[in-house]
Amino acid sequence: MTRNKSALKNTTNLKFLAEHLGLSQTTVSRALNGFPEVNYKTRQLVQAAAQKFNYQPNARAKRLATGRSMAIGHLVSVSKGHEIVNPIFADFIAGASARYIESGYDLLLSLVPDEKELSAYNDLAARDAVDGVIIHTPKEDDKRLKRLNELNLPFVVHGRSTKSNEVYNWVDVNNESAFFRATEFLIDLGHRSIALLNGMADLDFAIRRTKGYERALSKHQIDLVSDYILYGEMTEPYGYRSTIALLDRPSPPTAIIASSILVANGVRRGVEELGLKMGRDISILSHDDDLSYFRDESDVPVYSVTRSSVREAGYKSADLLIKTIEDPTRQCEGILIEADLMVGTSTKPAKS
Amino acid sequence: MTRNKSALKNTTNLKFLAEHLGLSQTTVSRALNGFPEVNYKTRQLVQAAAQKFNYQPNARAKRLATGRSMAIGHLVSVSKGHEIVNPIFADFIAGASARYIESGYDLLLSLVPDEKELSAYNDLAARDAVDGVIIHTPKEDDKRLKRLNELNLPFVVHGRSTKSNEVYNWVDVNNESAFFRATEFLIDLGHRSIALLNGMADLDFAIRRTKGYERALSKHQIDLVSDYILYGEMTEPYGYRSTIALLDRPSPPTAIIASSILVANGVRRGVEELGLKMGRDISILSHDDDLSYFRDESDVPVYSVTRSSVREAGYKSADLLIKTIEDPTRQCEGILIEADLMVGTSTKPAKS
DNA sequence: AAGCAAATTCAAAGCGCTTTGAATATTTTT
DNA sequence: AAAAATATTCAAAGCGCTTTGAATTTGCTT
Repeated sequence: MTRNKSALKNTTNLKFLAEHLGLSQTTVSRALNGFPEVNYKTRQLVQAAAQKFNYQPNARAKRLATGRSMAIGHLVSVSKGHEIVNPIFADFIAGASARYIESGYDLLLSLVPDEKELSAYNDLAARDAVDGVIIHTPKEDDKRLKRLNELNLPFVVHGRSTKSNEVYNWVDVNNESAFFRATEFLIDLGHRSIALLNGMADLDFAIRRTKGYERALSKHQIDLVSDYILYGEMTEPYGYRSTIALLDRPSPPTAIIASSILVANGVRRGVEELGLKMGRDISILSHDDDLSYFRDESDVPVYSVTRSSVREAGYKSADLLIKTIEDPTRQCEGILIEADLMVGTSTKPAKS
Repeated sequence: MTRNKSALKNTTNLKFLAEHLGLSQTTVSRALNGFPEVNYKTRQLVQAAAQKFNYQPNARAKRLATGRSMAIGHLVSVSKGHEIVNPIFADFIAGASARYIESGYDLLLSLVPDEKELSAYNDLAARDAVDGVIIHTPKEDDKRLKRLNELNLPFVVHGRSTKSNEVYNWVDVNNESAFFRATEFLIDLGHRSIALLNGMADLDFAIRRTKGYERALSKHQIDLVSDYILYGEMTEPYGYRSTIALLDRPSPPTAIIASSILVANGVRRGVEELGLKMGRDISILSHDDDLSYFRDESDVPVYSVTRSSVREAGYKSADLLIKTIEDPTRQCEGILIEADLMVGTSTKPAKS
């Protein structure tokens, strides 16, 4: 029976190694996998030979034999005509990947069209291609959670799904508290007209951020001006456009809170284009995911921010998922990360 | 013999389906895989049953049986204390992923520490975990190419490795031509002092960009001022810092070419912080990878750019790799993508 | 030195598919 | 209607591991 070429590619397999050593495959396998019943000397010999031949168990065979895929899926849904890959995602992935490597998991990345998202999880489960998945950017009532629980596929949500009735693992920044503190900080500086450039309105984190913002206003008896809250894809142009529009109003805000450092960049562009100076003429505060590519390296930070490393969230999410996979009896857990409030030069007291 | 739980997770397997239909596993398998010798009616029945039970062949078993991993590896090396995930990478991946999905490949992503990079490829090959890999951001003489050829692992380079002697597949933007045109465009506008904010000096694309820049100067008999060429990680702060430094010189440049739109953002910040106006006081031209998160949506584009979609490069790279994997006798190929030169408001004639 | 327990090692089965080579059913030809 | 040709189906082997349950070896007791 001839097999195809790629099957023959690597001839340093267990059988070869066992024959070379005059041992059974069982013993060689156990020696390499750290089973205690293997004689010390035997193990030494086996390990030496494995090293010499650069033997690594064939991943495909190992996966079939163990019934584990040793892979974690990350599905990113891309809307039609709107295919956007969040740069925040890149940092999250970096954190998660670091954790996967520690435990020998592979990271499977897949971009699926919006409308196929749910069925993509079905397929993943039916093919049995991953041991678990991470859910990105959940909605307030995210249907993926229910589906995954039905499929009995372990998962961790990066964020939360407040209105979902499912039981699930999650890792989230305390968005409500962060935006409450941010807003109160601006209020304490004397600002009374504060705009919020939020993310997309159906996302759970955006709703929590609004809640924190509103709670701070309410605490200080400031009337909520509903059209000071804007929702949109968190891009630089969104920050720019919104700022131009906001400052063109009869009573423009004296402070703007941006939901991401990318948006803040756009805000600054708008502010400067109008001949204003950030800090002096208008205060800007942003949430900062501590993205590697936008890290503020200056001695005195430019932006005042609520900061929380999205990379760290990635690492923790991966860690929680691996624990769940390796102990299926484990209770679900939620990990809440507090953001730091860091003051830069972009916020100043309101002019009186 | 009891197997572990996850092995039992999905009971809708080939055996079940075959028994349910009263057919052999062989026939069911062939029916689903489109073999011609299956009776039309039989195939109909099999397909209907497969649909009904949401049967998908177990990926692990299929991979072992076929000797194919149906996965493509993307290794990203992260330097110590400098762990940076390029946002350009996110868009490239999006393009590649789209192509993988068409052919049923999975995308395996792995972030490895710099010093383990070469051995990571060895491991991947020894474990036989992927059918091919994509090489990102190659150096001028990249040692990975030789290694992969030795390992006989199909690969495609995103970019080129000019000084390498290896034969390899690649997909690259014509960086030299793009930066030649960009530079000449500025020269035609009357600029004589043009700075270049390039990427890291050891990267192949950076070297090609310098070459294009120098060729344009030389063609127009403009003396090369070597310290007008800067190299660095293409971040926003890099653009900012460099701009501040450049404009602080006794004879500052009248135009700046940025290697990425992120850098250009930093340049603009620097320019504006110094009270200057982009376009009027200093011209800025950038290379633009057409990143989804930084797309310029305005009617009149802000930046003058050399534009080339990195997402498209991802798609083409994936396509070339799949072709190579599926036809091992295929000759190596290079795909050169020309960038467009698009004029925005950031470039104006030099003041005379 | 026989007898027993503990330490090692092993042959074989199984993971869920694909593929081979043979067997059976159907159709066509004489 | 039998023989030959074709179409269809099948049982079993194999992919390269892990794991089971048994066999063998070694070490201790008495």
